[in-house]
Amino acid sequence: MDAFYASVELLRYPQLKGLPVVIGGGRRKVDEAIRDLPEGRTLADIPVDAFPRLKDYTGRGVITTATYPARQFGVGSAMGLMKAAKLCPQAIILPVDFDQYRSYSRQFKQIILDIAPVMQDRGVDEVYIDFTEVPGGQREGGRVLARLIQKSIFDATGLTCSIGVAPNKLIAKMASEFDKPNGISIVYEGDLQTRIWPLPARKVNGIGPKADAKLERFGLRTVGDIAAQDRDWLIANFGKATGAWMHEVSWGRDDRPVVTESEPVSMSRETTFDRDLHAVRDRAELGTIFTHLCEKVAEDLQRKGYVGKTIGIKLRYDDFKIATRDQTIDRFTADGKTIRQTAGQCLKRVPLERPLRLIGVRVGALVRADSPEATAPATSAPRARTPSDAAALTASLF
DNA sequence: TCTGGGGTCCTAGGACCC
DNA sequence: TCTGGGGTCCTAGGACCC
Repeated sequence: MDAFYASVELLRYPQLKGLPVVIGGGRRKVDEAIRDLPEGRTLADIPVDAFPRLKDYTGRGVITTATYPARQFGVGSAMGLMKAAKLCPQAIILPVDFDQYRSYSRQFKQIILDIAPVMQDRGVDEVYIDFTEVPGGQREGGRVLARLIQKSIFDATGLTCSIGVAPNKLIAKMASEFDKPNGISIVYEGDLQTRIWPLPARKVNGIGPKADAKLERFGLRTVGDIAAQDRDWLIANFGKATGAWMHEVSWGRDDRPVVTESEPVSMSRETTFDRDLHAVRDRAELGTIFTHLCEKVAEDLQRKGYVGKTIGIKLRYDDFKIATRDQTIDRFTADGKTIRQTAGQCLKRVPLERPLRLIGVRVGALVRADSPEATAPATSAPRARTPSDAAALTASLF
């Protein structure tokens, strides 16, 4: 989906069309500004001048989506709001409304499923679709079906998407970016050298900032640069699995199927504070937030019908370093109190000297609540494999 | 002016078991 | 006399993705 969150917001506020708009934070200041918008007969009547601007925003957070006009200014997703404010102070900022995006997400996915039933969920705004067995799926290399999907989604929702059609997921994903927004790209096997090899290595799904930097150190910039390397050389320098994988993807090879069903592995909740908090000085506030996160995870598990038995915490310190601790208990649970108690144990094993920026709670090793394992008698408790961290404040702070 | 929230998968070492 | 071999589970960290 093209600029998904922003596009959904423009459905509500069509008067913002063509303007630089960013969706981000969802933090208090933006929420308040939106709440204070003047009354209009409809949302579309609210004057553009009444919307909050990036330059008036001070606080934490990142941009989740920027409209294409905003991108003209160099503003993009994952960018800090303060930095974005420098690049495009006049941009309108709106808070994230996840419920709304999820609702549109369900809609567009259902529309696709009705046309092409072999679909893999890739998050709120992206899917893989297997055209192979869809009637007409091969016409014009898939372009006819791609157009049908685009039109069906647009007619039902007013949202646009970009589609890449290729012999496998790897290439299709890259192709989907060739003609954004509202574009269709067909890439054939024989197009590898002309259309894929010139791309920066970073465009490969799975090559992130770290791998890209390392490739760069070897002077490898493009997918073609990787393809030109010896398989054994790649393995020697990037490891057996990664090296072999890089060799395969650089030659456009990918045999992963489109997976239509999957079970969640973990569920978590985390929050970044408006200001850094200290375990001792801000103990009460932290304790409240911590308990709340545990309750939220418990609600999520119960609502979706899962139980888990590995409970963990995540801390992000003011220096952005992350620490995690987890503990596996002897039975599956979705109970807030149990999660809170076990997470509290984890907290005692982690250093708490530095100010904290974020705290999170996670439940993993999930099974369906109605599965046999979920209700089976408690397994023998795993022995403690959790040596106390010498640096930890062992006092029971929470 | 620092940098969200919710995920998945991989690696690696240690404990433990047969 | 230094000290097998394989497998699973648990934990911590990290890369990456949407």
